[in-house]
Amino acid sequence: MRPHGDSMRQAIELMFFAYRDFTGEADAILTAYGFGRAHHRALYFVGRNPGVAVNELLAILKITKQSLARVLGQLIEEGYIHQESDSDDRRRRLLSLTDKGRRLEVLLTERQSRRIQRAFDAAGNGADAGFMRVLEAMIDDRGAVRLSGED
Amino acid sequence: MRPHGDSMRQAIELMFFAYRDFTGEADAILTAYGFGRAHHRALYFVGRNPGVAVNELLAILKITKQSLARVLGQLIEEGYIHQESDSDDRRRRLLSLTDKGRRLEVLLTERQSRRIQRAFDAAGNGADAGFMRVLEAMIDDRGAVRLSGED
DNA sequence: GCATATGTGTCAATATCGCTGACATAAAAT
DNA sequence: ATTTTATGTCAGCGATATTGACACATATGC
Repeated sequence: MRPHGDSMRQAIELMFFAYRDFTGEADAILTAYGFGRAHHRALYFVGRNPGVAVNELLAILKITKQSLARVLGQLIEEGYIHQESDSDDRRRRLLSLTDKGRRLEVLLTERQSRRIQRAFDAAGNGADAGFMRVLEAMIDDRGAVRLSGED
Repeated sequence: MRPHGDSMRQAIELMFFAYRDFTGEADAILTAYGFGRAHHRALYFVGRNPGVAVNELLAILKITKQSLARVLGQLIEEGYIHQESDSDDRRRRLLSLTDKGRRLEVLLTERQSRRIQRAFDAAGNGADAGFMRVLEAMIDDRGAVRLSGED
């Protein structure tokens, strides 16, 4: 009889299974393109923050530049991401999606959006707001990463 | 002006950041033990389903037996998981946690439980129920995997 | 101008975790 | 007796991450 710990374990398991299925559809598409989840993340955050510098992307993703360099290099070479020098600071490489990159990004994001929307609909009134608030509260140092869409 | 797609993108990002931080603490502990996230999952589900067979664990985790064999072998050899033959079907190896395994499992689960509990508290009334319902609805073929705690 | 700091790229080695394919063994089911 | 099932194991591969070291261009501070 540990209803408290039990509901925590339920939540832990839901996080595991939900995240796996949340990423599963996109993962399958990516495989067909010869990409992995890391490419998706780069694609997503470049799309979300056009003109983002490599440094900023590193801060968002919290991976090493060597790890990012691999996927970014592939995405640039295959024409999904475009880079240009910052005119103010020519060391900085500003990243943005090409049309090709945008199309793939939309394809992937659509699947995930639809899954979330379906879950919101199925979960009933107000569940979406609770979902967002709990996830928000679960994140470390909120406010550390500022995305273009927020403020 | 795409409030709809924007809130979906917000949700996508929350899933990414929240899951990363949700697993982060446990990952750090595991590193100190020379283990990874895969060991955690095995440890967790064996703890949750004492006497589970390898086959059943594979069905829950949805990985190949070769992948599971690696982590399971380490956990058994280092005394975190105990195995014994099923007396009814002696091909089956029933898995359970040793005391040592239980201690590590509790250590890891405690961190995650606390993080979730904190998030529930911070998110306010009813948010926890909405959170659970949305995650539940996000999972593929609910009911496919029966855990001991459910019914 | 010179020294230092910053942004980026790259080479090399390593670890984790997933995969496929192939094969072996034991025991249960028919 | 044959087939199916549960498990284990060997070998190799690919994606993603890591640390450490170094190179280069450019910006900034003195």
